[in-house]
Amino acid sequence: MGRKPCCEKVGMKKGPWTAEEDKKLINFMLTNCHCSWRAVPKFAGLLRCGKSCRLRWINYLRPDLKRGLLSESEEKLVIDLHAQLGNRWSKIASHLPGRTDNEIKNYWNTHIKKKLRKMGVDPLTHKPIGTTSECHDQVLPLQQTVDVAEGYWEVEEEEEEEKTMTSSTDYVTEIDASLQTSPGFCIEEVPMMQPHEIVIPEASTDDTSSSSSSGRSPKTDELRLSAMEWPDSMHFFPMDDYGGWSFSSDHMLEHQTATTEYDPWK
DNA sequence: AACTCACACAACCGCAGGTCG
DNA sequence: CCGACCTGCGGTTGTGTGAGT
Repeated sequence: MGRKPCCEKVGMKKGPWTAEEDKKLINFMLTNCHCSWRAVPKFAGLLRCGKSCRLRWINYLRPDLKRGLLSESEEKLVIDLHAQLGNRWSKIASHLPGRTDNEIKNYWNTHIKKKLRKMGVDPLTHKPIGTTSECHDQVLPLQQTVDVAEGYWEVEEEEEEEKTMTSSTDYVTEIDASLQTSPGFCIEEVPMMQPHEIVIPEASTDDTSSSSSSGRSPKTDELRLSAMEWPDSMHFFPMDDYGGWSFSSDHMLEHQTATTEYDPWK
């Protein structure tokens, strides 16, 4: 077919976004959020391809994003959904408001995979690792899978967490019926680990504590848009299936003068 | 102090699917 | 129906940082 590339590669900037570029993109999105992504860099004065702009906006600059590590409830929901949906990160992300597919994908690859392996669960199949085939065929309904995971996590759900889990458990209930024939994993064959052997990363629900012990770029941290930094009064509406958004730029402009943490507003 | 390694996350790439003329 | 165009998705790579030696 010889499809044209999404953009002219020549002269296009690649690599990490600068504060200046973020600023330009944000300013443009505030006032012109309905044109095609291909046109965005052109009109925003960016030497980036539309794809790159879209990714930057959706994964990082969008004002409704949650930042920081996933909470335990979110983490469990991701595991549940992954067991059902596989690597359909966008579908999984659609069940976690404020989280992006890229973020969940990264989190899965860096945190959850390890955790599941340590639990003796194959992150791909959600079945026990290195077990006999006999038990592989014994699968658990999703809710039981969740129970097993919770056992390992030793999670005593807080009341508040329960609230956030409501959608999760509702979803579990909702799809449970469809799981009668779906694979899960065999509880008996999960290698027995002691609870104290499970290492749980600090999963703070406090968005402001997004910096973890892991290495993070200070440059990006200073640019990080915490959801809390956006005024509650800001109206932010998804407009279509293609990531078009509408929100009040009046509020944004007020906010622009209010916040000092985010350089692009300066 | 300098170097290497591992990790976490941001960003890129290529393809698939949808839409429209 | 076909082809061009655009967006979305998932896999992969690149980059920066902290830990370890």
